[in-house]
Amino acid sequence: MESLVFPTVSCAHQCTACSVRSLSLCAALEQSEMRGFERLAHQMHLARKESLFQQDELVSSVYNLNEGVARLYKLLPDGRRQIVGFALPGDFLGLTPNDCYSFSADAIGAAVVCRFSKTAFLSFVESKPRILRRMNEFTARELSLAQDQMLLLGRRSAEEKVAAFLVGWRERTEHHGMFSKTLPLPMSRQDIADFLGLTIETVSRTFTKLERSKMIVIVPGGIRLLDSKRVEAMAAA
Amino acid sequence: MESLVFPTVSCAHQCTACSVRSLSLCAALEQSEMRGFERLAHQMHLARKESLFQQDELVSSVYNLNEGVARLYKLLPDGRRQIVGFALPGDFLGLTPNDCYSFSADAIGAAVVCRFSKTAFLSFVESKPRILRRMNEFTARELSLAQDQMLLLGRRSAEEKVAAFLVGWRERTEHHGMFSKTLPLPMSRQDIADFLGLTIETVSRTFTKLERSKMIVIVPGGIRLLDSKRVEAMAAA
DNA sequence: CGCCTGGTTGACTAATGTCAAATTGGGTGG
DNA sequence: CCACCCAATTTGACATTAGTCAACCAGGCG
Repeated sequence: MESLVFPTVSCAHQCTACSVRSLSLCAALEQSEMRGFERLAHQMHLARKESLFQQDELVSSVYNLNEGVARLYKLLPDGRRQIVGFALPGDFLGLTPNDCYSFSADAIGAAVVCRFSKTAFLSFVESKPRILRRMNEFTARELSLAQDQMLLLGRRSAEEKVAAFLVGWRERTEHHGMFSKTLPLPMSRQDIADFLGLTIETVSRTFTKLERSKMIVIVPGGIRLLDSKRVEAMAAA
Repeated sequence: MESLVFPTVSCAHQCTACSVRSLSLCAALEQSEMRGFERLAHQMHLARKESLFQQDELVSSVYNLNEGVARLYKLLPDGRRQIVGFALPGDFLGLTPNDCYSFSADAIGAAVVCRFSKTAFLSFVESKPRILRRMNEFTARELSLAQDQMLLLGRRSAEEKVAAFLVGWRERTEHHGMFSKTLPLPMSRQDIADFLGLTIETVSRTFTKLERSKMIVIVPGGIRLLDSKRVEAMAAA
């Protein structure tokens, strides 16, 4: 558990001061549009493991992740879980083609989001081509990641999956400056397993194997990449 | 092989007469926009197995599929293949967030597409919110399908994969009126295997098993669903 | 008529999952 | 500050699923 639990508050927010604006949808906002948009945004603090929304719930809100990491996942009726992605600051969540969320989302650690009413958001962007194009870019990038993941899930071995995960996660976190010499892994082994279509035991064994072959060192809360070249090679393109 | 091989021709096309307009991106076109759009479109006929574009090629064109079924796939350097989707008439192909196609596409049987120069297409839609919104819907639907497929690839057994594939394919083909009592399967067993992350042998065995348990009948070019209820149950939601 | 491709079947193997126990490490309360 | 406790992780022994390799079969086309 965490010592600090943020209460879920809802308050106005200054877009001009936003640290992830350049990474977000909002980067497509004109100066003149900013004020109107700002009025729609409600900042919320989430505690570790707190849920943003759940699969099959009616979509009422959409979210921009400002801080923290979120886990996006689907559940089968019998409880099997597939994580479809990890969201990082700047990612936009909750827009679906349907009326219901098609996956659940919750905060891995403490997180901060901007919440928007779906209808208010949609009518705001409705006639703004700049934002619509940026939304397209975002969705297309998500789609591309999803297709990479399909290749991983369908055709890679356990070792390749883990190696590819480490490489991909490093790439994403690098863009966020949250990577020095040790790669932080805020998600649990179970999360990694559910992302890679493996069991927790296989993930654990594979980590140990990579460590024994001197490619990584396992440290609390993450790993150190000793030989990224070899890890990349193991990821099999 | 096929007796008739359509040469790859390029010619103007009448959107007003287009049979898949209502299913396509183009349904978002205003009357007034139609003429301009029409001038950008070049209709092409593709033969069985003919390629539309290939992974890592520079994106020059984007396509609207008018007739036929296309196979969209990624390859690993060692030849392992993952089919990321089957495209049906009305689907829009080739828009990526990058400069290169992120997967290859080719026609499974004979097919007809409208080809657009990427740059011409982008500048045409650039400032047309109706079309941009429809593009968003299309990409979001693709993404949702991809996420369903991630759940399938990562967490379902071989039987569940095949059952889910049959149910999903039936749903999609029903919308296109190409489904009577027998469900057509224009793709090969290898294609199905590469879509489901299985081997061709496992797919074949699973089909036989479903047939022996009286859920389906295997017929040339497709299957008959005898007991869709049971197949749906086997798909595990 | 027979070849060739795609599909099916069988016997065996390897990879990954399952179940259970041991270990680690961080957080909490004494 | 230290010791304990709990959850997360690791490890081991064994089971199961799906993959591999190889042979066989069937239908369509020349």
